[in-house]
Amino acid sequence: MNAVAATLKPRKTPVQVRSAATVETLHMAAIQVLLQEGLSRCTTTRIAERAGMSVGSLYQYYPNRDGLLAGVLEKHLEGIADAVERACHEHRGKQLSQMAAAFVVAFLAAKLRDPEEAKALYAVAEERGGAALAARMRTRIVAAVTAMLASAPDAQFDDPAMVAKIALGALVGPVQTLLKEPAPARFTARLEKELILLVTAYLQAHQSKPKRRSKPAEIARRHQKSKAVAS
Amino acid sequence: MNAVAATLKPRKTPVQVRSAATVETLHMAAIQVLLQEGLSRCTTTRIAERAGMSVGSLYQYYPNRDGLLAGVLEKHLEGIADAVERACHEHRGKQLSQMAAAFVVAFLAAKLRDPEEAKALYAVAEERGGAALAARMRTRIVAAVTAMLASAPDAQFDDPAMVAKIALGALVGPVQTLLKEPAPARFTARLEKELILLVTAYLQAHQSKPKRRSKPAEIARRHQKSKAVAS
Amino acid sequence: MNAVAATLKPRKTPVQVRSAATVETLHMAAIQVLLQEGLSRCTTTRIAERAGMSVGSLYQYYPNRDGLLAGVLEKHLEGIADAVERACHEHRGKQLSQMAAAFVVAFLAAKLRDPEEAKALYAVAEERGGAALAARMRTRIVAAVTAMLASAPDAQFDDPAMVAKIALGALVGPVQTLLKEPAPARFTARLEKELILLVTAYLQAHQSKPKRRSKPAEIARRHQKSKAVAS
Amino acid sequence: MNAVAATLKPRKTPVQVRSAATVETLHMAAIQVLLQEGLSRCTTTRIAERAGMSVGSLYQYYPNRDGLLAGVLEKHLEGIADAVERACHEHRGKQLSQMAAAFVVAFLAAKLRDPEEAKALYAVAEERGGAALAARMRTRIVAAVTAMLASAPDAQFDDPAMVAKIALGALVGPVQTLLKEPAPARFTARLEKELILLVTAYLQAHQSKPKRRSKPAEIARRHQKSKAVAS
DNA sequence: CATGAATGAGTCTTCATTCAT
DNA sequence: GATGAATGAAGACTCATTCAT
Repeated sequence: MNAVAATLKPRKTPVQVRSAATVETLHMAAIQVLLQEGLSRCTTTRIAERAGMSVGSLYQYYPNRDGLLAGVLEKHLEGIADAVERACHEHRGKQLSQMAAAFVVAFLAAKLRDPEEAKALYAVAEERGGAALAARMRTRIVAAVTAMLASAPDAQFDDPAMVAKIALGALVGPVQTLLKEPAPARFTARLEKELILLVTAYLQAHQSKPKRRSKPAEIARRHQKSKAVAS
Repeated sequence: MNAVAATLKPRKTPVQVRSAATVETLHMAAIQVLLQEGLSRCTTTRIAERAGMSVGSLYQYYPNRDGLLAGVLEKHLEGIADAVERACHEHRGKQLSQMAAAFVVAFLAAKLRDPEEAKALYAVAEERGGAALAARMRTRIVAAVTAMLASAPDAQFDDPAMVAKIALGALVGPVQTLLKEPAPARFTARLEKELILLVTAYLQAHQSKPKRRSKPAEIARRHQKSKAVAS
Repeated sequence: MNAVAATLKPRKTPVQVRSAATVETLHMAAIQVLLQEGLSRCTTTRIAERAGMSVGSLYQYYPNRDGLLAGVLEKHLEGIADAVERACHEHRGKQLSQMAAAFVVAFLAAKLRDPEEAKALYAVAEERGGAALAARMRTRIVAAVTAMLASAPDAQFDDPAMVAKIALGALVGPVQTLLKEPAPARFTARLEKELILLVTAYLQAHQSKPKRRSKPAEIARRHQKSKAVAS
Repeated sequence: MNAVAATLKPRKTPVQVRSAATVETLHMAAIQVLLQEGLSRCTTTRIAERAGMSVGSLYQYYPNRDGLLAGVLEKHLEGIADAVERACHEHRGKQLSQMAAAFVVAFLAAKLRDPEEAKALYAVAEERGGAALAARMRTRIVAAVTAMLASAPDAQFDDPAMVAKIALGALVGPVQTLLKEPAPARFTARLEKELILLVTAYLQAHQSKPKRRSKPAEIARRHQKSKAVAS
């Protein structure tokens, strides 16, 4: 926990119980305002109003606007990281395909538990403090997945951390799209199937490295003639 | 191009040459300010100052701040969509593995052509107008990939659009991570290889649908017992 | 004691003892906050916190913030006025030089008894209510000094009140400087000597009015040619 | 010029001429608000309103409220320091009595040139930045007076800087009293005479140290028995 | 009686946008 | 056409004061 985080942390914890409820109210209010007005119009006044309290009260629980938003984001991200960590822990030593499915299912379930919340927070995650929080969450998940992969009895990864990173990254985009587009109802179930297929295929492609990987790699090499990937 | 977008378009096009150069200058200035100050501190005054002109001049080219930012984002996204469309068009009828590699390579090259620009625009893409622009670009790319996939001689997709969507989504997350994290130098090359592997494996998993897909699907079904994926 | 002052007075006087102790605690707390935070950040909450009580309790003893600050200032000023009055009373009829020394010594001792307190209160004395309080204290001291001077056996003053006013004023500036600057340790002793010399010389210059005063007055007159001292 | 001062410095200087006039307008407005409302109610909005412009304009000339107030104070203090320095420079080598008169007359004339301004700024001088500014001004004046005293042909000072400090301090209090109390009209002229007498007597007491000073010093010593001058 | 959470008016400051020069 | 000073609405945050517990 660095200095920045300390500055954004909740202020007091009056009577604990009431406090928890108030903080929860503020979180919900912030998400609603975020959704309806967008980040730039998500002001402390509007959040307080939506939460049914005065600005002053808001500042009794958070030191500033960023602190509140960071709090909402952090809670959201922690929920996801917790869920994924749990799933990864429970599937250590299992088969690769089971790992893949468990990972995808856990991530999706956690991310889509409250889709409005998830959708609202994308903008927050792009702000200064948000990026750091997101990076931290990513690190936790990658570590958990890495450990799980390393325990696979039916596979051997050269660089499990890299694989874990890619696997996580591969889920982020599709979920983001799902949340942002009108979402055709039960499309979610199909998405999950596809993502399991995606991750499973990727992991299995790494399973028997020598042969299978050679082909795509060769293909890739052939196509790398004319591109200039800047940094 | 809808009504909203029309409002955000550049105002005039007098001496084409000077205008284009000026607009380009403004774009570059906006990206630099975005990077150094963040979206909320990316003000018209600062952009104009950085571009070496007065605010008044800025307003000669864009009707308002959002219009300018939308313009920058749109140009960036169009560049990517153009590149991917071109690659997809060029690989119609090719082998699945070639398609996968071509798609990944084109997307990465376009997105990483100016990493600073790409990094700067994530926040803009989360703003009201940005999301719509991003959705439009996604649609274009998905359409191009879908058409390419449908032309594959060695594969038959039940729902090529869905596959295209997932494939595109799978690239977005890893690239975003690469851009936001310190980026360990030549890590980019490895990323590309992995992403080609990821997409190739995914497409090939769809290639021989009946048999291969059944397995992951079954696994997934088994794991879907107790979750409630809300929408 | 005028109407304004009445409004700012402590509210109750229930259990005299506890009250006095609490008020004293509040005064000390106020001075510390004043010193550490400055007048504008010297809030009731901070004072109460520093005093180890709740804001509510503070308001049991003072009707408002200004009342508390006025109370602190008044006590400080009264202590000084009391000390000077006592010294003046004790030196009625003494020699001019003794009077001068007694006055200076008493003033300095009272003002420097708690330097932090004195330093903290300069800002308070500049606020609306503070100026009136300071004026009242000045009046008391001037009256005391005037009476003392009028009782001098070895001098006759045309306007002892004016002389007293000047004498008091002459001490104020140097003491203020001493309190505000880093204060080079035992510099205080030298300051006292100089101030005694200053006041003594001034009083003695008035002692033999006819002759001695004529000279400086003449000089002054010569220099008053071209200046326009506005009021 | 330290970091603090830099932060409080005026911002831009548009077209110089108009700028100077605007800054002057702001200064006058600030003084009026200070006088009518007091420092704590001297808000940027009120100043701007009084100056007949918008808050935004105010911030085009000063980076913040403190900067504006510091600017007003600094100008005032510099005017005084300039005047005193000039007078001191012109009276190098003159007689002690002439020096005393010149110093007092210059200081008074400068300080009372705009009594409202002077009165308004006492509170400002007590704020964080103000104290430093006042200290700087004091330093300049003390240096000028010290140099003048050192050039006196008819006197020899052990510690001219100390004498200068006391002499300056001795003027400050009486002037402050004059400015704050209703000021009985032409009372000013009498005050000037008295102050010249005060400073002249003090300097002359130092003139022939051995004999004259011994007496007051002895007296002082006798009175120093029971006091505890804390620091 | 003490407490300290709640209130919301009031501050400072920024910024998009306009328009006189 | 270019400029950049002026505007004032809007936002973040603080604080004196009250009053339910």
